[in-house]
Amino acid sequence: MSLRYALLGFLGLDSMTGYEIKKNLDQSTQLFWHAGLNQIYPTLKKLETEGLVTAEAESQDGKPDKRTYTITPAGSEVLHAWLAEPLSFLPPSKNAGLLKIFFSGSLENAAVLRQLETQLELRRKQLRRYEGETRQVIEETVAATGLTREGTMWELVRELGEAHERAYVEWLERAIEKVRQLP
Amino acid sequence: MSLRYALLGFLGLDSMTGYEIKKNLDQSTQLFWHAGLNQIYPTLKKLETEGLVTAEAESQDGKPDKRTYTITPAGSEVLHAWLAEPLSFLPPSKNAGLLKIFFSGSLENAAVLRQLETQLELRRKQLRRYEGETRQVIEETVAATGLTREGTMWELVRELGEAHERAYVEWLERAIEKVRQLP
DNA sequence: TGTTTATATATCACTTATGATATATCGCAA
DNA sequence: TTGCGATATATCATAAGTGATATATAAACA
Repeated sequence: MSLRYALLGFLGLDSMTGYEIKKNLDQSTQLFWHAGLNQIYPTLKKLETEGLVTAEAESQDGKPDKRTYTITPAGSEVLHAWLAEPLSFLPPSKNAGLLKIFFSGSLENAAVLRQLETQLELRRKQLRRYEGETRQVIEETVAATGLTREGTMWELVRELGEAHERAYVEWLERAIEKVRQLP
Repeated sequence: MSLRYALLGFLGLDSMTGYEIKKNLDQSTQLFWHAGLNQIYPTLKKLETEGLVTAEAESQDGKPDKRTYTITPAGSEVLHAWLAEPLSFLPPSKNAGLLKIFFSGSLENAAVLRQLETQLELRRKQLRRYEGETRQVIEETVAATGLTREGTMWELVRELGEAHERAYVEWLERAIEKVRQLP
């Protein structure tokens, strides 16, 4: 149940609505955490009943009330305790793309190559995104908010994303070569 | 809902029980797919009612019946259709370790370093596992079963795992250096 | 002798996550 | 002028996943 910490993490940077958290989530952490609005709104309410965040409703004409959430001192404490707690084990992850490749032994070469080439294209696109858009968003956010220390961490994580995508791309290129030479 | 395909994938290699699938899962795909027995057993039953696998119960003294599952032609077809279908988008993944680092801007250096060093240790252990144990298991399985084409795919996926862990290790080492120099 | 681990399946409660749909307005483009 | 995307929140049903517990035996271990 780390979504609560992701939400607290964003609210630790600035007060905002669930809708804005979702936008930030999509723009920055989508590589390592994601959630839909239907999960974010109820979780925020839960955090509110636990006293970790407070909400200020601002009624708008026509539109539903805008609920701006703010982290409380108790929320900050919970967040920091979680952040400081060292990871005790590597949480297992899921990757349907690798699952497909792993079991592709019984497919004919052409089908495997189609699969590998599609994944290569997707990975190249993602690599370019990390090198460009993601990098820019971080730079601009740091410039706009002055959060340089936070920016260092964001940039670190971005660099890993880039390194991983690069590893994917190089690996897929080699894999395609290898499969081409298969009988 | 890819667990069904993971199960079909294993049954495509050989008939086996849910318990044996779990062992194989833990030994090979745990990096990119995992599941508990409480998820595997009901899913196998579901696949059975759909006619994608058949079960042969073998009563044992004392122990519960051993249900050995076998993939059907219909099951093979479903599996191959899924394997051949190119990934249409990169499925989002979750990584609590990166989430912690991403939001660590408000922590003091010492706490961040503890976090990074713990994760570095875990990643080094995993890297050694890919280089040693995982590699061996693949070699031995290929030698025992003669599944050389499948073995090529398993080895490919293992190589990516190794490359990714190596990227993690190098990145964490650099990250520790960078955080040490932070004011 | 008692405890843990392995074999083998199963159920139950609960949490987490996804997809669909609803409401309501504004601006923009086809 | 019709429809789509953005803003903003919410509910509902279902699916997927986790943790705990139960049964039953044998072997390994301390």
